[in-house]
Amino acid sequence: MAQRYWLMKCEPSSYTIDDLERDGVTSWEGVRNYQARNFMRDDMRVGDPVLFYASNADPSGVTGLARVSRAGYPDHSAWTKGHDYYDPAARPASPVWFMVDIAFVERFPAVVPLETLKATKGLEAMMVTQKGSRLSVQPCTKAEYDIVARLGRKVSRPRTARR
DNA sequence: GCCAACGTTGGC
DNA sequence: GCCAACGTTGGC
Repeated sequence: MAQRYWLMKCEPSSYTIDDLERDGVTSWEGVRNYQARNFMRDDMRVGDPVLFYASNADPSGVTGLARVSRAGYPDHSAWTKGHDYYDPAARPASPVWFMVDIAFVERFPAVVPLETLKATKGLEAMMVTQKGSRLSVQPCTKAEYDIVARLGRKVSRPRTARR
């Protein structure tokens, strides 16, 4: 299947692009939404590019890039008693919830705020720019991904670096 | 911290 | 299967 592109949300209080840079790879456990689960279980492939989005942040926005490093597999935190993400319906034999691993690719010099995404031509149809969009794992197009990546890399360089 | 939008649960 | 109540998400 052709490579797909994704946006994954996370609150900075639980995980940030800096954490991912430090860790190199992380497992995306704890997603408890069926639509997001289905994307992780069925559609995400190793190598798929990911926009890393910080929600509930100041400002919220895309903080860097990642890549799927392991396709969907059971989220074992769901059947770990006492775990924050425990779900009594989940068993090793019927996992209910799935996760992927993602690997660090790039940390933007500055966050690309949601406000910027909303104001950028070509991103009008992006899920994250829609009002009330709460899906924490969502597909995007290559074109959208490329636009956001370009925005993230476009930083004001020190004047001395110009020539 | 507020609250609108959304998803899920459960009574009927 | 409807829909009110509830819990959660996430921008602001």
